[in-house]
Amino acid sequence: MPELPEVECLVRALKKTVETRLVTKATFLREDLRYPIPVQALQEALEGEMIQAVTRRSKFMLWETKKGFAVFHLGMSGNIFQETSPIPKRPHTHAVFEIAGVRPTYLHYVDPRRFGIIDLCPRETLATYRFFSSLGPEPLGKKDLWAHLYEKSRGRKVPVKVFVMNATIVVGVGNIYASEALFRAGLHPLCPADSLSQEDCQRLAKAIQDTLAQAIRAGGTTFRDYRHTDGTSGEFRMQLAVYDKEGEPCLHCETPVAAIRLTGRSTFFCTQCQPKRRKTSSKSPQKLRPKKSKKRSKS
DNA sequence: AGAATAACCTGCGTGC
DNA sequence: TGCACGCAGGTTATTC
Repeated sequence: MPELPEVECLVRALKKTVETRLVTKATFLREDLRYPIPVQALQEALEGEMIQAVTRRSKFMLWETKKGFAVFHLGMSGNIFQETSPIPKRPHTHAVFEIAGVRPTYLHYVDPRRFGIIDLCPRETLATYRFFSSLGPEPLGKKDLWAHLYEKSRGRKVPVKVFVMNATIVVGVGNIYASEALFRAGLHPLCPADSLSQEDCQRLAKAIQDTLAQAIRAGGTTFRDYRHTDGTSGEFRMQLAVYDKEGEPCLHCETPVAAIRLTGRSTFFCTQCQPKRRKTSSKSPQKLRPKKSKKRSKS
């Protein structure tokens, strides 16, 4: 579930739940996910401590106490659910955090594939922290993102889709939003990064920022899920133009959406709106038409 | 150095 | 109904 918008929504929700509140207990049901979990150190940093702030860096969520930062990554399949009981109700619940309150809240960290990360970053080492030290800038609020993209793309032959998904270039652009942003920018996913003009980078930067901001406004998908007792995703859907729409008509020109694989990842685009070689001032898609209700049955 | 590939895991849908 | 297979929203490690 988690790309940047979903993590951002989770962070905003947890701000309300845990910020300025006390962690009374941190329970770990296993000692490793993608990496070993520093259980002792985390309990030391969290139990009996107040969460001063819940923040996000890239797709990581941080809980700050006076002792350091508890760091969470949800990997591909992770989520955090708010419960009223500490008893795990879902398979693959790996950690439970008890948050003090009139009625305590229990945050359940669940991650079936265990690609996630739970770690502790000591306060004084945040600057050199292993997971953060090589990250590119946050796309939202980055003033001249386009210039950054232009500069970083010089001499890089990789397809632009691979380029924008590279977290050392810019963080937070996952597989879904990469396809979506390229569609909005009118750029073919295979277009070599260093062939982008300044104008291309301007459209690309705006497309990335608009797409992510809009997805955040839409509430993402992940945190909505925690309301569903059965854990299914329910009706909430992101407003996607091309992702997972192979064969469906493009929202602009009705050409069937094409699908290819790029470094093992599904990639969707419109051959018409995202031509391999664009004419100099071809009009590119800027705004989406309202989405028609879609009734794909998934029985 | 940049670029491509493998690896980490479980669950689910599909096709035979 | 069962089973093999491919694929899934991410990131790092390894190899070329």
